[in-house]
Amino acid sequence: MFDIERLRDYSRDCPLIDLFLPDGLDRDSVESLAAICKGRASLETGAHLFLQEDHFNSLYTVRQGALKSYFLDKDGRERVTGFSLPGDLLGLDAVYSGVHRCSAQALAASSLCQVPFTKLEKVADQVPELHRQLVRLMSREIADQQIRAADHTALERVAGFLLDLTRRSQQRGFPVEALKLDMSRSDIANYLRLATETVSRSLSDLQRAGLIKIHLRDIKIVDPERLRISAGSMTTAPEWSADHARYRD
Amino acid sequence: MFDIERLRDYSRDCPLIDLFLPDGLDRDSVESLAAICKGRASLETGAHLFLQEDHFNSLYTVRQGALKSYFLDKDGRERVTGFSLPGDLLGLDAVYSGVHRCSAQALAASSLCQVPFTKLEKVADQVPELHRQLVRLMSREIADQQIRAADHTALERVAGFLLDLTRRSQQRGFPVEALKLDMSRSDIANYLRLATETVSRSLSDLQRAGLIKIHLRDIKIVDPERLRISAGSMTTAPEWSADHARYRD
DNA sequence: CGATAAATTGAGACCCGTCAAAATAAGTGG
DNA sequence: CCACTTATTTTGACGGGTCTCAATTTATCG
Repeated sequence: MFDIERLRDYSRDCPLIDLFLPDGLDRDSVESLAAICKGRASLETGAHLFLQEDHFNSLYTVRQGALKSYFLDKDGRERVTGFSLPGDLLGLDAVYSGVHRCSAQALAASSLCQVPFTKLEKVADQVPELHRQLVRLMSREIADQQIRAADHTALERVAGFLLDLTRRSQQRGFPVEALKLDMSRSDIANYLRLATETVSRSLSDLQRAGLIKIHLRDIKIVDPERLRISAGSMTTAPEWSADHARYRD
Repeated sequence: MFDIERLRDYSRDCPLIDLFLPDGLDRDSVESLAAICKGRASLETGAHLFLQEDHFNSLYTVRQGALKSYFLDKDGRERVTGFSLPGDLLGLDAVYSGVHRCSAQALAASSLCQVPFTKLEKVADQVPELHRQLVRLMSREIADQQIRAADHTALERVAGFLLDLTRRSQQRGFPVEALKLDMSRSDIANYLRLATETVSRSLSDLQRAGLIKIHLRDIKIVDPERLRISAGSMTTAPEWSADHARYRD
């Protein structure tokens, strides 16, 4: 472990460092990891980072902005699979096939850090702890998806969505009071497997009940506790410290 | 690479070998992998392999039988997250937290191969290709979940479920004509986010339409093509050969 | 200011869940 | 092997949550 200030610089530069940090990489490991994160990508609103069926080369971490991931199913319908905010990692679902299973589109002017996957693998081959952390990240994504996939009412889903965004927002150190939605109602609806109108109605209901305040895409969480109750079991598990991820046989 | 017959023996002994095979491990790697797969677990119908909140020690591969995975949400309702058939790997969702996020229960007399995770990591540290394959397996699970999570009608879901079971069945070399369901209608319904009655009705509809023949838990696929049409986009992506999983920068 | 897009609100229809009951299978004990 | 019980599956009737269609309102942008 080395100069914590230097580390912060790296984190700011490429959030990937953050994702792999908890496990205490040594100076050389962080350096070699930072060395392959030199690629940058800037996207205007509406621009695509990659398209479904594209050859998979790199993972990306979001530095600024927001993106949506979606795929077109056999019937040509759009299916939003997720939203990526600063600090998030994109592209893990493409690793196994070498082909992107979904498209990634910027919802706002965004800046990303490109992580060539073959280079990441090469570094990880020499820094096993890095490989292990990658496995942990993916494990978490699998577990989270299982919770999200469960069956919930429209109100629970919308409330849960707001709470999820809030949690991710404050996890990155953003103020919590004001939540800024970068995505349209239509995208939210598609993501939550609801109709656009249902999302709008649910939001209105939450506002009428005094739990939130809506002004277009600016949302203020007025009563987090009652919002949590509205979300029911539609809330992601609490944050686990990396210290807990230790195993015995 | 070494004696193919020897390899088959290993595969029979522990399906984990199969899962990591496509990438051409050398003799020593296969040996060391096989060495940590000595643990065996036998479960009678209804017995649990592990429980939600249990400390996570090992992954498991199914040798024989069938299991269901489920968790209890905050409201105490059961949520079936998946079914594990011979060849499947269990427990990946627990890696990140070190705690099992779900319980695994045998639906039939089952035999499993235990894979202590710390040992697997140690071997993987020295055989990077193994770590890479683990990442690929998880990537595939993430991508599959995204497809499954999408919004579909009851009929599409049930038809898709039957096709998924059929595909996994024949992938393991079982005869395809007769499909044997190890799980109850209630479990299927929970897994598909439907009511038990809706699953039953959908199956009846499929039978009336002449696509399948039902006798309790024995199901015969009469018209696979029309069944595929009924499933709509509720079908998993085609099998990808490992040869495609090669990257450039 | 006018045009386009996004968001909200309303009315009606439909799919599916809930409640209820019957049919069938699987045990259980005599 | 047969009554009895219990669990599972199937089928029916009904109601409710959500979708679809449609209109209105509000914001964005030239």
